[in-house]
Amino acid sequence: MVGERAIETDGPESAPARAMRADAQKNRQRILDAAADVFAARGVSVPIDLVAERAGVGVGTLYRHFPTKEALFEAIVETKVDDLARAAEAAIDEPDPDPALFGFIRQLAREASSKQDLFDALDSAGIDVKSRCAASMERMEAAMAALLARAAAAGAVRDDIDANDVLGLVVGTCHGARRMGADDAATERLIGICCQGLRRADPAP
Amino acid sequence: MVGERAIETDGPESAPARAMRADAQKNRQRILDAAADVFAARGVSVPIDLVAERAGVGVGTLYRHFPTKEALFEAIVETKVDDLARAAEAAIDEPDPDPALFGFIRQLAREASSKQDLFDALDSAGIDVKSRCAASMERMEAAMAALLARAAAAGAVRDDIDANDVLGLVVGTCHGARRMGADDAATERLIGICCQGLRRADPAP
DNA sequence: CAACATACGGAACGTTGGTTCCGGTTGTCA
DNA sequence: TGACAACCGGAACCAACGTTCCGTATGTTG
Repeated sequence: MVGERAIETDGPESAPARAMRADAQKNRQRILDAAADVFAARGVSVPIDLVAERAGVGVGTLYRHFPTKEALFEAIVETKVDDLARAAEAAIDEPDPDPALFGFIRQLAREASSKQDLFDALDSAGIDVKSRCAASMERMEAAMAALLARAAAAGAVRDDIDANDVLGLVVGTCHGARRMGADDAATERLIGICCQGLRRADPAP
Repeated sequence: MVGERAIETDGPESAPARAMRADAQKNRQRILDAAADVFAARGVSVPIDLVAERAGVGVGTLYRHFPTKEALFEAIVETKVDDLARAAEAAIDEPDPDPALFGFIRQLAREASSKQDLFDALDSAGIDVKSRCAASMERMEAAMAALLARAAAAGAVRDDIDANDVLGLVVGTCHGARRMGADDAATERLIGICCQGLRRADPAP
């Protein structure tokens, strides 16, 4: 009997002795926001001083919150992927399997496109998003798998594909579109092509 | 009369006054090969010393051939894209429009996959492949456009797509597949989905 | 084979950028 | 409100990396 389950990975009862001071919390959030912006706009190789400046804090403050630049990456990634996972789970509640799946795919594409600069910047630097936040990532995959299974059962999509396929296809396509200088409309067109490819070759009976 | 033309900013007749010394030529090639390998394996941010070491030359030698790290990128990109352009042009000679297009798409995908690490590494660093070697890139786009036009005329593919769409789709999908840790088989499956998406929704009459 | 230009290697330089340190500031709690 | 701990800012430190420089080696030409 453990009494209190060891919540977090680092150390049992790692509940901080005390809550962060109010200004510290505010600064932490400011840094995260600023970092997301700056990394997206100028790549992850920007001097960290710029992030601090943008956040309106000194570098010292930044390092108090995130012991290293990498830790900052990690924190950002975690947030974003978690958002996506939540969205995927929400889609499962939709009654009709077909629009549930394809609606979410389009939403995922939009989201991925708008955050593309950030994701690109991150994995540019060798930050492996997938392994960095395995937990959120798995939630998203599970949700996507559920959406797929329902849609396949209803005869809406091929049954020889898995969640990973779809994720790779959508994310990759957004990346490719951007790389070719496509605008939002063109990107949406490409996603449409992907969706058509995902549907059953011969319509359900 | 200038007698000897002022070297060349690479204007017309850029034939160098003299051929490179034999060992210099060999070294130049070695550097290119080593750079492609190293950049692919460890990203473009590797110290340039590593490239030199791998090539078996000193940094000084490297800088003699490529005045800057960026110039080295450029040289590599140019080579690779040129290869692809040549392949695309070759595909035009195939008699049957359908296999000509889809065969090339698959070839492009294979090629893109095997060189993926390199391309990723390059555009990670903000090296815009497309603008860097506009010439080769345009040749490839033109060839792809030709393939598409023929295929569309034969009713094999949708007619609301252009060469850029296809390039973005294929390149992006390869990227996405790799990102999701897909193996070659999975990648090919994704490309298959793309191809299906590119075909006419309702088969030709 | 001699003489010269070309090419080579790698130590040294300057800059850039991540990280640390510490004197001053500010929230928080009694 | 006073005292203490947590927090802040930014100058300074240090390692990494691109680039330059120059003495030495080697292909080439006559």
